[in-house]
Amino acid sequence: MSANLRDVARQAGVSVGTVSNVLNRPDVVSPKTLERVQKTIAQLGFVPNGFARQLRSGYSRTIGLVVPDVANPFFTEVARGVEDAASKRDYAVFLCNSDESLEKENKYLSVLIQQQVRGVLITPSDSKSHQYENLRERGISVALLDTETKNASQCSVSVDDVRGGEIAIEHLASLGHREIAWVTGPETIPQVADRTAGVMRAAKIAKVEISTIRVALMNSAQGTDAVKKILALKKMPSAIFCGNDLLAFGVMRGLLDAGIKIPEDVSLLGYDDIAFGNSAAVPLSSISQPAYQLGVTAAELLISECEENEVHAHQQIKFQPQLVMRASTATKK
Amino acid sequence: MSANLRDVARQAGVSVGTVSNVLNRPDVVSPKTLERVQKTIAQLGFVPNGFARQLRSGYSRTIGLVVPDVANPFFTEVARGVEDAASKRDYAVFLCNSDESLEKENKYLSVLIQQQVRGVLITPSDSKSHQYENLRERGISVALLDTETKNASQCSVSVDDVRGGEIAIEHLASLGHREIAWVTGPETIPQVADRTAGVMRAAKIAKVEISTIRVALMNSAQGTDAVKKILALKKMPSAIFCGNDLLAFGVMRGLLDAGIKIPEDVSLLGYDDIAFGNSAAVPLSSISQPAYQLGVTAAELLISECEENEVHAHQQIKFQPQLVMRASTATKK
DNA sequence: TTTAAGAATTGACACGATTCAATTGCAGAG
DNA sequence: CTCTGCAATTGAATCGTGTCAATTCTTAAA
Repeated sequence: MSANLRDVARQAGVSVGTVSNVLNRPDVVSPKTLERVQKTIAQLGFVPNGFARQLRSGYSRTIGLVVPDVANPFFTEVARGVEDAASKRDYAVFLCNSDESLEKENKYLSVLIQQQVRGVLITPSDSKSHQYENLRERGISVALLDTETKNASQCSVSVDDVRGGEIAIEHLASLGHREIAWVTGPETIPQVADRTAGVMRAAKIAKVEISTIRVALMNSAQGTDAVKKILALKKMPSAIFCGNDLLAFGVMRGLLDAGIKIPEDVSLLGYDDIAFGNSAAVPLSSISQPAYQLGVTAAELLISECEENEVHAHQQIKFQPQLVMRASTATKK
Repeated sequence: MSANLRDVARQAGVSVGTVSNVLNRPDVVSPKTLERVQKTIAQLGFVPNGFARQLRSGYSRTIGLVVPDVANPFFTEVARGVEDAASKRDYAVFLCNSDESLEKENKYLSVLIQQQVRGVLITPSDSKSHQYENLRERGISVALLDTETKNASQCSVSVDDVRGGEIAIEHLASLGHREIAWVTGPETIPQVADRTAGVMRAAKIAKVEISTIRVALMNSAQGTDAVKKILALKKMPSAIFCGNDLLAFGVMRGLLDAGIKIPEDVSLLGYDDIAFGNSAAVPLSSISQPAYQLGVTAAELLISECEENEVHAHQQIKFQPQLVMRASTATKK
């Protein structure tokens, strides 16, 4: 098998402590010894055993990233940001998909504990108080991703989803729409709950009537299904706002298939502003979130928390969403 | 700090050996003791330290996944497959984006070695002989992902890109197209080279003339740029085949902006069949690859290689691409 | 030549789980 | 009551590295 520290020490005629010093604190070793040991290391092709090293030091250079689903382009972008930022600081990233299941989330957290990650970046799958005490007790830093926390004892990086909901309704209202369908997922998802709050608040002010269409999963297929429910409403809305772009794509498809024109017959607004919005059948207006930036910021925050553990001041960073107007929203006829 | 094996043993009133047995060979422990120890484990929230375990056993339960870019929906799907399959066998996955740079690829491989991964799944960023001897020497299994190998000493899971290129041209030729533009990235990318080979072979048989338009990066923006080059050709092709769907989306946008109708004026065919093809301005015909399945298969193969190292028979699995016809390709007028 | 201070080196112990030879406990046979 | 055999449990040794108090070596000053 491969050589270990002891082998190198024996071969070079020094003690294991000296070899260890050669590796970790070369300045305390005499030049002559240093050279001899380094030569021996090269000769034996010695590579320090990472397990032993990490066991001893207690720290790894890894973080865990737990998102509902990387296949969602929004989270793909976030993941890219996390990965780039982590890599820049020589951290490796474990990727975990929770599929919005608490059970899976917990399973992954336990795996991450086993792997002794230094920190965890997580988009929680439900709105309960996200204490993650079991992680903290083990000295694993936790930062919330795309989720706000009221709790000042942890970092979070989020986008103002309430504001996002408001912007959307303000935009549609300013185009003259007074009946709007709000197509979205379960309120247990924090982002959904916030966007709904924003929608309702802005609707009240703008005197807009909201019909909520609830779907179980926020993907394209369920968007197409939702169209049936929209068409079954007693009064057809003149605008539709979707909880994310995937849903909006599905809705768009359903509407076009039903012969309904966008934006002439109905305006359609998405959320996330994923890259394909541009290329859609009708270029999709959307609420844009700085996904990549979110990932980068979160990773940097988490790693800085890991490395300066005692003197770390928790931060709650909140980005602002932005309206991106394309062709799918227009003035009400 | 967090509890260790000794703490559990003390609390449960048994020896460390017994606790270890509870975890690893529950069958040799008496039911009564088993239950008591498990209760204690739950109570203390004990999670075994992966480093210590790995130091002793010599193996980790982690693999590395190196892809050009997860933000490419094809690789996102692959990554999901890898992650699901790995998780099912209790492996954790390191995510690495090489951005098609050899330098980054090597940097990540070195990080993965440091992390002592058990195996690596990689989509190489150039077509050189992919030996990865430095990994093998360290006992790290390597399997190629979305790349074929002639080398029988490693596993690979790929899609028949030559055939994919053929299918594309055969399809377009059968629709009556005789002048086709082939818009693609650098030939140093193995997949590109293979698809080009298939394109050329099929073109020769079908007596089709191919104009190759080369772009540096296979993304949407460069697709739009490529349209200028297409329009500058001495003879306008009646069909355009793109190296991937992202490129095709860009080309579609460029064509539509130029007032060119799809598929009336020109047929457009993509590659990868990403989920958004459906929702595009003109639903995009494409060559479909079983991305998720590719990821699942590769992960299973790699893990089985890791675990039965001596008796492992290397396999080269090749999936077949498939034509998915939507609205963007039609008979030549 | 002696001495003191600083530099260099040593080696036992710790990290936490696994392993396995040795020990204990227990039931049934004689 | 003793003995045998099996099941259950024990705990010391081990994996390879980092740490640090203790020791040895070196050098320059007296």
